[in-house]
Amino acid sequence: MAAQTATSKGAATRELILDRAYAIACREGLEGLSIGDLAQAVGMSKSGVFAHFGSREDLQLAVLDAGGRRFGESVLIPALRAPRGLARLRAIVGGWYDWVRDNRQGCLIMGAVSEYDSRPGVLHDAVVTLIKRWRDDTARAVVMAVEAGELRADTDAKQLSFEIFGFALALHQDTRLFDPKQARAQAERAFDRLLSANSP
Amino acid sequence: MAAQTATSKGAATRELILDRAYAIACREGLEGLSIGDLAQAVGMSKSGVFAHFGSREDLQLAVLDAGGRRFGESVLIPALRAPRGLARLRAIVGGWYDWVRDNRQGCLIMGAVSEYDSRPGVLHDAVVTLIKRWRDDTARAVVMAVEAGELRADTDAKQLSFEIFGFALALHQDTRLFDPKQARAQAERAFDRLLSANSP
DNA sequence: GAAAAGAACGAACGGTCGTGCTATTCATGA
DNA sequence: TCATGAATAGCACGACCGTTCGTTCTTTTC
Repeated sequence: MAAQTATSKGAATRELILDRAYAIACREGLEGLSIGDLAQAVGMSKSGVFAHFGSREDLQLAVLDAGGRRFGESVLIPALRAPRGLARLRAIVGGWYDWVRDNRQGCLIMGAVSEYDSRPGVLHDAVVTLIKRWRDDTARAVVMAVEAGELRADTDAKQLSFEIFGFALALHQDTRLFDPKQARAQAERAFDRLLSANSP
Repeated sequence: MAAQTATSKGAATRELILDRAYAIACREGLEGLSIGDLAQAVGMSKSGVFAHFGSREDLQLAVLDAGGRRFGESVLIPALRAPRGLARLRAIVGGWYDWVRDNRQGCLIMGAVSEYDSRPGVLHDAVVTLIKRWRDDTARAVVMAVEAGELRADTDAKQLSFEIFGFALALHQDTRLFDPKQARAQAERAFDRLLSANSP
Protein backbone atom coordinates (compact mmCIF):
# COMPACT_ATOMS: atom_id res chain seq x y z
CA MET A 1 0.00 0.00 0.00
CA ALA A 2 2.73 2.44 0.93
CA ALA A 3 5.32 3.84 -1.42
CA GLN A 4 8.41 1.70 -1.40
CA THR A 5 10.97 2.48 -4.10
CA ALA A 6 13.66 0.17 -2.79
CA THR A 7 15.23 -0.24 -6.20
CA SER A 8 17.64 2.34 -7.57
CA LYS A 9 15.52 2.52 -10.68
CA GLY A 10 12.48 3.08 -8.53
CA ALA A 11 14.12 5.98 -6.75
CA ALA A 12 15.19 7.51 -10.05
CA THR A 13 11.69 7.27 -11.45
CA ARG A 14 10.32 8.81 -8.29
CA GLU A 15 12.65 11.76 -8.71
CA LEU A 16 11.57 12.15 -12.31
CA ILE A 17 7.93 12.12 -11.28
CA LEU A 18 8.57 14.68 -8.55
CA ASP A 19 10.38 16.88 -11.04
CA ARG A 20 7.44 16.95 -13.42
CA ALA A 21 4.98 17.22 -10.57
CA TYR A 22 6.81 20.25 -9.24
CA ALA A 23 6.59 21.95 -12.62
CA ILE A 24 2.87 21.25 -12.90
CA ALA A 25 2.11 22.27 -9.33
CA CYS A 26 3.94 25.56 -9.84
CA ARG A 27 1.41 26.45 -12.50
CA GLU A 28 -1.72 24.72 -11.28
CA GLY A 29 -1.17 24.52 -7.55
CA LEU A 30 -0.99 21.39 -5.45
CA GLU A 31 -4.76 21.09 -5.61
CA GLY A 32 -4.68 21.38 -9.37
CA LEU A 33 -2.13 18.61 -9.64
CA SER A 34 -3.91 15.48 -10.85
CA ILE A 35 -2.38 12.05 -11.11
CA GLY A 36 -3.71 11.61 -14.61
CA ASP A 37 -2.01 14.74 -15.91
CA LEU A 38 1.14 13.88 -14.06
CA ALA A 39 1.22 10.37 -15.49
CA GLN A 40 0.84 11.77 -18.97
CA ALA A 41 3.65 14.25 -18.33
CA VAL A 42 6.08 11.52 -17.33
CA GLY A 43 4.83 9.04 -19.92
CA MET A 44 3.58 6.49 -17.43
CA SER A 45 0.29 4.99 -16.46
CA LYS A 46 -1.78 6.50 -13.68
CA SER A 47 -1.39 3.46 -11.50
CA GLY A 48 2.33 3.37 -12.11
CA VAL A 49 2.71 6.90 -10.82
CA PHE A 50 0.25 6.32 -8.02
CA ALA A 51 2.18 3.35 -6.68
CA HIS A 52 5.17 5.55 -5.93
CA PHE A 53 3.25 7.55 -3.35
CA GLY A 54 0.32 5.54 -2.09
CA SER A 55 -2.09 8.44 -2.03
CA ARG A 56 -2.60 11.78 -3.63
CA GLU A 57 -1.99 13.54 -0.35
CA ASP A 58 1.36 11.85 0.08
CA LEU A 59 2.25 12.91 -3.43
CA GLN A 60 1.34 16.51 -2.59
CA LEU A 61 3.42 16.35 0.57
CA ALA A 62 6.38 15.02 -1.39
CA VAL A 63 6.04 17.75 -4.01
CA LEU A 64 5.79 20.44 -1.35
CA ASP A 65 8.89 19.06 0.29
CA ALA A 66 10.71 19.09 -3.03
CA GLY A 67 9.62 22.69 -3.53
CA GLY A 68 10.96 23.69 -0.16
CA ARG A 69 14.25 22.02 -0.95
CA ARG A 70 14.52 23.85 -4.25
CA PHE A 71 13.82 27.16 -2.65
CA GLY A 72 16.41 26.55 0.01
CA GLU A 73 19.04 25.51 -2.49
CA SER A 74 18.28 28.45 -4.70
CA VAL A 75 18.00 31.20 -2.08
CA LEU A 76 19.26 30.26 1.37
CA ILE A 77 22.31 28.13 0.55
CA PRO A 78 23.91 30.70 -1.77
CA ALA A 79 23.21 33.45 0.76
CA LEU A 80 25.04 31.49 3.46
CA ARG A 81 28.22 32.03 1.48
CA ALA A 82 27.96 35.75 2.19
CA PRO A 83 29.57 36.87 5.46
CA ARG A 84 27.28 37.11 8.47
CA GLY A 85 25.62 40.45 8.91
CA LEU A 86 24.06 42.89 6.53
CA ALA A 87 25.74 41.27 3.53
CA ARG A 88 24.05 37.97 4.20
CA LEU A 89 20.70 39.60 4.90
CA ARG A 90 20.96 41.45 1.61
CA ALA A 91 21.86 38.20 -0.13
CA ILE A 92 18.81 36.49 1.34
CA VAL A 93 16.42 39.20 0.26
CA GLY A 94 18.09 39.65 -3.11
CA GLY A 95 17.96 35.92 -3.74
CA TRP A 96 14.33 35.87 -2.78
CA TYR A 97 13.53 38.71 -5.14
CA ASP A 98 15.39 36.86 -7.89
CA TRP A 99 13.40 33.75 -7.12
CA VAL A 100 10.16 35.68 -7.62
CA ARG A 101 11.47 37.01 -10.93
CA ASP A 102 12.57 33.58 -12.12
CA ASN A 103 9.38 31.77 -11.13
CA ARG A 104 6.96 34.13 -12.75
CA GLN A 105 4.68 31.36 -13.98
CA GLY A 106 3.94 30.43 -10.40
CA CYS A 107 5.61 29.72 -7.09
CA LEU A 108 4.73 26.38 -5.57
CA ILE A 109 5.23 27.52 -1.99
CA MET A 110 3.24 30.71 -2.21
CA GLY A 111 0.51 28.81 -3.97
CA ALA A 112 0.49 26.17 -1.27
CA VAL A 113 0.24 28.85 1.40
CA SER A 114 -2.99 30.22 0.04
CA GLU A 115 -4.36 26.79 -0.75
CA TYR A 116 -3.85 25.41 2.73
CA ASP A 117 -3.57 28.42 5.01
CA SER A 118 -7.04 27.92 6.39
CA ARG A 119 -7.70 24.27 5.59
CA PRO A 120 -6.67 21.97 8.44
CA GLY A 121 -4.68 18.87 7.60
CA VAL A 122 -1.20 17.57 7.09
CA LEU A 123 -0.58 19.91 4.19
CA HIS A 124 -1.50 22.92 6.29
CA ASP A 125 0.93 21.77 8.94
CA ALA A 126 3.65 21.19 6.39
CA VAL A 127 3.15 24.70 4.98
CA VAL A 128 3.30 26.23 8.45
CA THR A 129 6.53 24.38 9.18
CA LEU A 130 8.05 25.45 5.89
CA ILE A 131 7.19 29.14 6.24
CA LYS A 132 8.12 29.23 9.90
CA ARG A 133 11.54 27.83 9.15
CA TRP A 134 12.10 30.39 6.41
CA ARG A 135 10.93 33.19 8.66
CA ASP A 136 13.29 32.03 11.40
CA ASP A 137 16.16 31.86 8.95
CA THR A 138 15.46 35.44 7.97
CA ALA A 139 15.17 36.60 11.55
CA ARG A 140 18.46 34.88 12.37
CA ALA A 141 20.17 36.83 9.61
CA VAL A 142 18.74 40.03 11.08
CA VAL A 143 20.05 39.14 14.52
CA MET A 144 23.50 38.56 13.06
CA ALA A 145 23.43 41.96 11.42
CA VAL A 146 22.54 43.48 14.78
CA GLU A 147 25.36 41.59 16.47
CA ALA A 148 27.74 42.81 13.80
CA GLY A 149 26.75 46.36 14.64
CA GLU A 150 25.30 46.90 11.19
CA LEU A 151 21.78 47.40 12.47
CA ARG A 152 20.60 49.31 15.52
CA ALA A 153 21.00 47.39 18.76
CA ASP A 154 17.30 47.77 19.62
CA THR A 155 16.18 46.30 16.31
CA ASP A 156 13.27 43.87 16.66
CA ALA A 157 14.30 40.95 14.46
CA LYS A 158 10.83 39.42 14.30
CA GLN A 159 9.31 42.75 13.40
CA LEU A 160 11.87 43.32 10.67
CA SER A 161 11.29 39.84 9.28
CA PHE A 162 7.57 40.50 9.19
CA GLU A 163 8.12 43.59 7.13
CA ILE A 164 10.62 41.91 4.84
CA PHE A 165 8.10 39.15 4.22
CA GLY A 166 5.50 41.76 3.44
CA PHE A 167 7.64 43.33 0.77
CA ALA A 168 8.37 39.96 -0.78
CA LEU A 169 4.66 39.13 -0.83
CA ALA A 170 3.82 42.44 -2.43
CA LEU A 171 6.57 41.84 -4.97
CA HIS A 172 5.19 38.39 -5.67
CA GLN A 173 1.71 39.77 -6.24
CA ASP A 174 2.70 42.81 -8.29
CA THR A 175 5.06 40.77 -10.45
CA ARG A 176 2.13 38.70 -11.62
CA LEU A 177 -0.64 41.28 -11.70
CA PHE A 178 1.20 44.39 -12.84
CA ASP A 179 4.65 45.34 -14.11
CA PRO A 180 7.46 43.03 -12.88
CA LYS A 181 10.19 45.61 -13.40
CA GLN A 182 8.41 48.30 -11.45
CA ALA A 183 7.48 45.82 -8.74
CA ARG A 184 11.10 44.82 -8.35
CA ALA A 185 12.18 48.45 -8.11
CA GLN A 186 9.56 49.17 -5.46
CA ALA A 187 10.51 46.10 -3.46
CA GLU A 188 14.21 47.02 -3.59
CA ARG A 189 13.44 50.54 -2.47
CA ALA A 190 11.16 49.33 0.31
CA PHE A 191 13.88 47.06 1.63
CA ASP A 192 16.53 49.78 1.40
CA ARG A 193 14.33 52.21 3.29
CA LEU A 194 13.73 49.56 5.91
CA LEU A 195 17.44 49.01 6.37
CA SER A 196 18.29 52.67 6.57
CA ALA A 197 15.48 53.20 9.07
CA ASN A 198 17.19 50.62 11.26
CA SER A 199 20.78 51.53 10.56
CA PRO A 200 22.80 52.41 13.65
CA MET B 1 -28.10 30.92 -23.04
CA ALA B 2 -27.23 33.95 -20.94
CA ALA B 3 -28.48 34.48 -17.42
CA GLN B 4 -31.64 36.54 -17.41
CA THR B 5 -33.53 36.84 -14.10
CA ALA B 6 -36.12 39.30 -15.32
CA THR B 7 -38.56 38.50 -12.53
CA SER B 8 -38.16 40.01 -9.10
CA LYS B 9 -38.19 36.53 -7.64
CA GLY B 10 -35.50 35.53 -10.09
CA ALA B 11 -33.31 38.41 -9.00
CA ALA B 12 -33.88 37.57 -5.35
CA THR B 13 -32.93 33.95 -5.89
CA ARG B 14 -29.84 35.04 -7.76
CA GLU B 15 -28.80 37.16 -4.81
CA LEU B 16 -29.37 34.25 -2.46
CA ILE B 17 -27.25 32.02 -4.66
CA LEU B 18 -24.49 34.62 -4.80
CA ASP B 19 -24.60 34.94 -1.04
CA ARG B 20 -24.06 31.24 -0.49
CA ALA B 21 -21.55 31.08 -3.31
CA TYR B 22 -19.55 33.86 -1.71
CA ALA B 23 -19.44 31.99 1.58
CA ILE B 24 -18.29 28.79 -0.09
CA ALA B 25 -15.73 30.51 -2.29
CA CYS B 26 -14.24 32.23 0.74
CA ARG B 27 -13.36 28.84 2.15
CA GLU B 28 -12.73 26.79 -0.97
CA GLY B 29 -11.66 29.42 -3.48
CA LEU B 30 -13.37 30.23 -6.74
CA GLU B 31 -11.85 27.13 -8.29
CA GLY B 32 -13.17 25.01 -5.45
CA LEU B 33 -16.67 26.35 -5.91
CA SER B 34 -18.72 23.66 -7.63
CA ILE B 35 -22.25 24.04 -8.89
CA GLY B 36 -23.30 20.84 -7.21
CA ASP B 37 -22.21 21.96 -3.77
CA LEU B 38 -23.69 25.38 -4.34
CA ALA B 39 -27.03 23.92 -5.39
CA GLN B 40 -27.12 21.81 -2.26
CA ALA B 41 -26.27 24.84 -0.13
CA VAL B 42 -29.21 26.84 -1.50
CA GLY B 43 -31.55 23.84 -1.66
CA MET B 44 -31.97 23.85 -5.41
CA SER B 45 -31.13 21.58 -8.29
CA LYS B 46 -27.87 21.91 -10.15
CA SER B 47 -29.60 22.96 -13.32
CA GLY B 48 -31.74 25.47 -11.46
CA VAL B 49 -28.66 27.20 -10.14
CA PHE B 50 -26.84 26.84 -13.41
CA ALA B 51 -29.58 28.61 -15.34
CA HIS B 52 -28.96 31.80 -13.39
CA PHE B 53 -25.46 32.20 -14.77
CA GLY B 54 -25.12 30.27 -17.99
CA SER B 55 -21.65 29.00 -17.26
CA ARG B 56 -19.40 28.26 -14.36
CA GLU B 57 -17.04 31.02 -15.38
CA ASP B 58 -19.82 33.59 -15.38
CA LEU B 59 -20.78 32.39 -11.92
CA GLN B 60 -17.21 32.84 -10.74
CA LEU B 61 -17.11 36.32 -12.23
CA ALA B 62 -20.34 37.23 -10.47
CA VAL B 63 -19.06 35.90 -7.16
CA LEU B 64 -15.80 37.78 -7.53
CA ASP B 65 -17.73 40.93 -8.28
CA ALA B 66 -19.89 40.39 -5.22
CA GLY B 67 -16.74 39.90 -3.17
CA GLY B 68 -15.29 43.14 -4.41
CA ARG B 69 -18.49 44.93 -3.55
CA ARG B 70 -18.49 43.50 -0.03
CA PHE B 71 -14.91 44.52 0.54
CA GLY B 72 -15.62 48.02 -0.69
CA GLU B 73 -18.68 48.41 1.49
CA SER B 74 -16.87 47.05 4.49
CA VAL B 75 -13.56 48.89 4.18
CA LEU B 76 -13.55 51.74 1.69
CA ILE B 77 -17.00 53.24 2.18
CA PRO B 78 -16.68 53.59 5.98
CA ALA B 79 -13.20 55.07 5.55
CA LEU B 80 -14.57 57.73 3.20
CA ARG B 81 -16.46 59.16 6.16
CA ALA B 82 -13.15 60.07 7.76
CA PRO B 83 -11.76 63.49 6.76
CA ARG B 84 -9.28 63.52 3.89
CA GLY B 85 -5.70 63.10 4.92
CA LEU B 86 -3.97 60.93 7.43
CA ALA B 87 -7.23 60.15 9.24
CA ARG B 88 -8.72 58.61 6.14
CA LEU B 89 -5.56 56.70 5.32
CA ARG B 90 -5.53 55.31 8.84
CA ALA B 91 -9.19 54.38 8.47
CA ILE B 92 -8.47 52.53 5.24
CA VAL B 93 -5.61 50.53 6.66
CA GLY B 94 -7.41 49.90 9.96
CA GLY B 95 -10.51 48.75 8.12
CA TRP B 96 -8.40 46.47 5.99
CA TYR B 97 -6.72 44.96 9.01
CA ASP B 98 -10.15 44.44 10.59
CA TRP B 99 -11.30 42.74 7.42
CA VAL B 100 -8.43 40.30 7.66
CA ARG B 101 -9.30 39.59 11.26
CA ASP B 102 -13.00 39.10 10.51
CA ASN B 103 -12.49 36.86 7.49
CA ARG B 104 -10.11 34.45 9.07
CA GLN B 105 -11.64 31.41 7.40
CA GLY B 106 -10.64 32.80 4.04
CA CYS B 107 -10.71 35.95 1.95
CA LEU B 108 -12.29 35.55 -1.45
CA ILE B 109 -10.24 38.28 -3.08
CA MET B 110 -6.86 37.16 -1.80
CA GLY B 111 -7.73 33.62 -2.78
CA ALA B 112 -8.71 34.74 -6.25
CA VAL B 113 -5.45 36.63 -6.63
CA SER B 114 -3.35 33.55 -6.14
CA GLU B 115 -5.68 31.37 -8.16
CA TYR B 116 -5.63 33.58 -11.21
CA ASP B 117 -2.52 35.70 -10.91
CA SER B 118 -0.69 33.72 -13.54
CA ARG B 119 -3.53 32.04 -15.41
CA PRO B 120 -4.73 34.14 -18.35
CA GLY B 121 -8.44 34.62 -18.82
CA VAL B 122 -11.34 36.82 -17.90
CA LEU B 123 -10.94 36.00 -14.21
CA HIS B 124 -7.32 37.07 -14.26
CA ASP B 125 -8.36 40.33 -15.86
CA ALA B 126 -11.13 40.84 -13.34
CA VAL B 127 -8.70 40.27 -10.47
CA VAL B 128 -6.21 42.73 -11.93
CA THR B 129 -8.93 45.35 -12.28
CA LEU B 130 -10.11 44.77 -8.74
CA ILE B 131 -6.68 44.99 -7.13
CA LYS B 132 -5.61 47.90 -9.29
CA ARG B 133 -8.66 49.89 -8.23
CA TRP B 134 -8.00 49.17 -4.58
CA ARG B 135 -4.35 50.10 -4.95
CA ASP B 136 -5.33 53.35 -6.65
CA ASP B 137 -7.82 54.11 -3.90
CA THR B 138 -5.08 53.66 -1.35
CA ALA B 139 -2.62 55.78 -3.31
CA ARG B 140 -5.23 58.52 -3.61
CA ALA B 141 -5.63 58.59 0.16
CA VAL B 142 -1.86 58.92 0.46
CA VAL B 143 -1.84 61.83 -1.98
CA MET B 144 -4.53 63.57 0.05
CA ALA B 145 -2.47 63.17 3.19
CA VAL B 146 0.45 64.75 1.39
CA GLU B 147 -1.72 67.61 0.17
CA ALA B 148 -2.97 68.11 3.71
CA GLY B 149 0.62 68.49 4.82
CA GLU B 150 0.39 65.41 7.02
CA LEU B 151 3.00 63.50 5.04
CA ARG B 152 6.25 64.76 3.57
CA ALA B 153 5.84 66.63 0.30
CA ASP B 154 8.24 64.31 -1.51
CA THR B 155 6.33 61.20 -0.49
CA ASP B 156 5.99 58.66 -3.32
CA ALA B 157 2.35 57.64 -3.12
CA LYS B 158 2.77 54.54 -5.26
CA GLN B 159 5.76 53.43 -3.25
CA LEU B 160 3.90 53.92 0.01
CA SER B 161 0.90 51.99 -1.31
CA PHE B 162 3.17 49.15 -2.32
CA GLU B 163 4.54 48.92 1.19
CA ILE B 164 1.10 49.21 2.79
CA PHE B 165 -0.07 46.35 0.59
CA GLY B 166 2.92 44.34 1.66
CA PHE B 167 2.07 44.73 5.32
CA ALA B 168 -1.53 43.75 4.68
CA LEU B 169 -0.41 40.66 2.77
CA ALA B 170 1.96 39.67 5.55
CA LEU B 171 -0.83 40.20 8.04
CA HIS B 172 -3.14 38.06 5.95
CA GLN B 173 -0.60 35.26 5.81
CA ASP B 174 0.49 35.38 9.43
CA THR B 175 -3.09 35.55 10.66
CA ARG B 176 -3.74 32.17 9.11
CA LEU B 177 -0.42 30.46 9.61
CA PHE B 178 0.67 31.80 12.98
CA ASP B 179 -0.75 33.92 15.78
CA PRO B 180 -3.44 36.41 14.66
CA LYS B 181 -2.94 38.73 17.63
CA GLN B 182 0.78 38.99 17.16
CA ALA B 183 0.37 39.41 13.41
CA ARG B 184 -2.01 42.30 13.97
CA ALA B 185 0.40 43.96 16.37
CA GLN B 186 3.26 43.61 13.91
CA ALA B 187 1.17 44.98 11.06
CA GLU B 188 0.07 47.96 13.15
CA ARG B 189 3.61 48.69 14.15
CA ALA B 190 4.86 48.34 10.60
CA PHE B 191 2.29 50.82 9.40
CA ASP B 192 3.05 53.27 12.20
CA ARG B 193 6.74 53.11 11.44
CA LEU B 194 6.00 53.71 7.80
CA LEU B 195 3.96 56.80 8.60
CA SER B 196 6.50 58.26 10.97
CA ALA B 197 9.24 57.65 8.41
CA ASN B 198 7.24 59.79 6.01
CA SER B 199 5.95 62.37 8.45
CA PRO B 200 6.87 65.93 7.60
C1' DG C 1 20.24 -19.55 -12.58
C1' DA C 2 16.27 -19.74 -9.26
C1' DA C 3 13.53 -17.23 -6.18
C1' DA C 4 11.84 -13.15 -4.25
C1' DA C 5 10.73 -8.34 -4.61
C1' DG C 6 9.70 -4.35 -6.98
C1' DA C 7 7.95 -1.57 -10.83
C1' DA C 8 4.65 -0.66 -14.17
C1' DC C 9 0.52 -1.62 -16.77
C1' DG C 10 -4.43 -1.78 -18.07
C1' DA C 11 -8.93 -2.09 -16.77
C1' DA C 12 -12.41 -1.01 -13.87
C1' DC C 13 -14.84 1.13 -9.83
C1' DG C 14 -17.85 4.65 -7.72
C1' DG C 15 -17.97 9.65 -7.74
C1' DT C 16 -18.14 14.31 -9.18
C1' DC C 17 -17.56 17.65 -12.57
C1' DG C 18 -19.80 21.19 -15.98
C1' DT C 19 -23.16 21.34 -19.36
C1' DG C 20 -27.17 20.32 -22.50
C1' DC C 21 -32.02 19.15 -23.30
C1' DT C 22 -36.80 18.64 -22.07
C1' DA C 23 -40.59 18.98 -18.96
C1' DT C 24 -43.04 21.09 -15.40
C1' DT C 25 -44.10 24.45 -11.99
C1' DC C 26 -44.98 29.02 -10.94
C1' DA C 27 -45.20 34.11 -11.03
C1' DT C 28 -46.77 37.88 -13.48
C1' DG C 29 -49.16 41.25 -16.52
C1' DA C 30 -53.28 41.86 -19.27
C1' DT D 1 -58.75 34.36 -14.89
C1' DC D 2 -55.91 33.14 -18.19
C1' DA D 3 -52.08 33.05 -21.28
C1' DT D 4 -47.23 33.74 -21.43
C1' DG D 5 -42.79 33.30 -20.29
C1' DA D 6 -39.55 32.91 -16.69
C1' DA D 7 -37.87 29.79 -13.08
C1' DT D 8 -36.75 25.40 -11.69
C1' DA D 9 -36.50 20.34 -11.83
C1' DG D 10 -35.12 16.06 -13.85
C1' DC D 11 -32.33 13.39 -16.53
C1' DA D 12 -28.50 12.17 -19.31
C1' DC D 13 -24.03 13.01 -21.46
C1' DG D 14 -19.01 12.66 -21.66
C1' DA D 15 -15.00 13.65 -19.22
C1' DC D 16 -12.13 13.32 -15.44
C1' DC D 17 -11.19 12.26 -10.55
C1' DG D 18 -8.50 9.14 -6.96
C1' DT D 19 -8.20 4.51 -6.00
C1' DT D 20 -8.07 -0.66 -6.23
C1' DC D 21 -7.03 -4.93 -8.34
C1' DG D 22 -4.83 -8.59 -10.83
C1' DT D 23 -1.28 -9.28 -13.99
C1' DT D 24 3.12 -8.89 -16.33
C1' DC D 25 7.69 -7.45 -16.89
C1' DT D 26 12.11 -6.16 -14.75
C1' DT D 27 15.37 -5.77 -11.19
C1' DT D 28 17.60 -7.37 -7.21
C1' DT D 29 19.04 -11.07 -3.99
C1' DC D 30 20.72 -15.46 -2.80
